[in-house]
Amino acid sequence: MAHDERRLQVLRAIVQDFVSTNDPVGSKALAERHDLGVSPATIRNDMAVLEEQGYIAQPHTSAGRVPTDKGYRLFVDRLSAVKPLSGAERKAIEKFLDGAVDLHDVLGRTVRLLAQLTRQVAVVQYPTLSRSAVRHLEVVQVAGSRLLLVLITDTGRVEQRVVECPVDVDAECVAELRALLNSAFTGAKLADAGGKVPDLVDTAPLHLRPLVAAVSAALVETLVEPGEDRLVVGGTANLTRTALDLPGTVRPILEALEEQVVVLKLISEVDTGGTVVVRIGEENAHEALTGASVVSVGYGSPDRALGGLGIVGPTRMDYPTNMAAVRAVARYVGQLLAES
Amino acid sequence: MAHDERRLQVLRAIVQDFVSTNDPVGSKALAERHDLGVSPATIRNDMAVLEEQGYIAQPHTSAGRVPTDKGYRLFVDRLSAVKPLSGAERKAIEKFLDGAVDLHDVLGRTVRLLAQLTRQVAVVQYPTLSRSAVRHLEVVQVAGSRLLLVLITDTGRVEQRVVECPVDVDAECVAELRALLNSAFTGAKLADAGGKVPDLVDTAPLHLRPLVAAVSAALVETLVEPGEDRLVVGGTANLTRTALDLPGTVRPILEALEEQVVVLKLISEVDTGGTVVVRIGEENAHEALTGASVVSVGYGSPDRALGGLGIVGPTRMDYPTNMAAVRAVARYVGQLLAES
DNA sequence: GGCTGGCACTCGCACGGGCGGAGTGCCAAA
DNA sequence: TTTGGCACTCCGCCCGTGCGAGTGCCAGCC
Repeated sequence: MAHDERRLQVLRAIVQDFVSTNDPVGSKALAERHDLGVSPATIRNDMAVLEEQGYIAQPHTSAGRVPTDKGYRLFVDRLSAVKPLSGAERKAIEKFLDGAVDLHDVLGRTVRLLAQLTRQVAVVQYPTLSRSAVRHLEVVQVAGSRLLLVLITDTGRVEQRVVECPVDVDAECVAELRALLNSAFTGAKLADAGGKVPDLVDTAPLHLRPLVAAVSAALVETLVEPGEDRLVVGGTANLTRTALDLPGTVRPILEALEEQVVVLKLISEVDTGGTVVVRIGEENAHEALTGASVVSVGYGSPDRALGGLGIVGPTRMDYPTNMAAVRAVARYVGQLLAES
Repeated sequence: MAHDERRLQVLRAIVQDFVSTNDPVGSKALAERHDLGVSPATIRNDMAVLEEQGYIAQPHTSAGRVPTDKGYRLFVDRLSAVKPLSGAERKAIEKFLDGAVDLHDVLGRTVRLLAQLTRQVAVVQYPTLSRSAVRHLEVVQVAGSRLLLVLITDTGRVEQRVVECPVDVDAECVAELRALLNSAFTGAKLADAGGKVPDLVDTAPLHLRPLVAAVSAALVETLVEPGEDRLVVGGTANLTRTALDLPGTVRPILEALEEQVVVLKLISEVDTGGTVVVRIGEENAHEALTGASVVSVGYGSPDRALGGLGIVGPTRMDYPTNMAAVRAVARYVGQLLAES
């Protein structure tokens, strides 16, 4: 029916107006600002239906209407065209990210860029270890029985770990150990590392076995340990810009970011290649993020997911623009890291 | 004079009451809560003097008094006894920090601990590179002419950097290069590294010279580059607890933290060995931190400063307790890092 | 049947006056 | 120099009012 179509237009208009003004929007204002070709009265009827269906709500009787989570959902799924970035923005992305000297730097720039572009809180996950491969393993002696194991992945990520050995070791042993580890692990996916350990221990020269066992164990441990997935957060100041809404909404979000639960969300959705995922309000499992939306996407080259990145902001955000920004940044970062 | 003495008592009482209640404090309440042995009227006279001297102020006529920055300063300098930590707190520190597996982990735990202990925003600086010594240098080939230089310091800090070489290199060259670099730099203070470079280049085998030059340049560059000093921030959620005061005070602080100007403050004060430094309100150079106080201290072993750590909070904070916490944590972290 | 204009109704909010209370400053007396 | 008393000031709160925005409904129109 033509009516359904128009009702959706109305919903779209409501979302757009509300996002830009932050005021509940009424029928009259709608009729004025958008040429829907019908009178306020008609819009009122449509709004009544939309409210009944749960897409919009009024904060209190005789105020304008506000989109519900369900309303935003429909908007994102069916009513919004992804807004292409301006040329200037593309340039800015490029300019901002080029010239990064290492992984830390890349991710730091990324998070700042994303925060600036979307004016929201940005979150970038380090490339997951389990999806990475070993580029090099380094063993450095710290003290008699204490070794420092340094893992360098093909994504440029560097992890370190102190290993306590059962016995004292000398420099020669360290060298042997290093060679052994590298020949065994270099090039291997870290996800497969666990499987290789027993074999490696068995075939190692007898005097090295305890060492190999201890170091390998440490290596595997870094993988499974919670917190193996590091996170960079930026743009938290943007939360306050938003938070005129309800005081007391900033707190839980900051807490959630610090506890890094957001990253779990990101990870669990990253497998989808290149599709931007939007979680709106109540759709977020964690209750601290009720009232917030998360826009996230995986980054990496097409054949190889590396990690996730995204933004966190109020449900009342400019989805089309932000989704475009998140996607564009992810693409660029993916390329950049694939090169190195 | 006995009067001066009592006036200071009054100031102390005002600070204490105001910190705990967040309400301007009046003469009557003071007389009740602290046994100063005089009547409210007398206290009023003292308060008039204190106000004239600039130690306290009234938000508006006929409200109670509030300490000024100058008042807090006097309180911190002369009126507060450092409050020793409870046994439970000491235990907590120990428990919290033990079991850290690497530097990243140590500093992450430290910042959480400090934030939790003081209920303020905590800031921890990575051990400065320039004060560290080289434990090991690793060179890994990434592509034909592209090398990854990994620096491991004696504080456990690991830095990486991609180096573009003027020419393609083979595996053998890389091995030679690595040996050369390590024999030259291992054990050396990074601050001295710059001076060693020319000599190293001159004495290197001819075919390695361009490589050595490029890599050394990259190494030196990591030192001088702004941002060589990394920062961990935690407990930002605590800002909101405080911010009932004035909305609009949170924003600039978050921004300052992200721009890492705070770290500059920390660094510039770290040289003093073990003394806790307090910057109150306007004393902070950066205008975003007007209205906030910074409590900071250097950490490291007695003979060797490593970096700084501290907290940022409202001027209205519990200085004695927080100073004690900052100091205790710094001591413990210093020990911990000295060991490894 | 759906759209439109008109109209009465409902609230929230901003404005303003009145009140109470906390706190001060000053003064005179001990 | 301290103290109790007292008048004064001013903030914050409560409440009543008026206004305006927005709605829902209804009767008429296309």
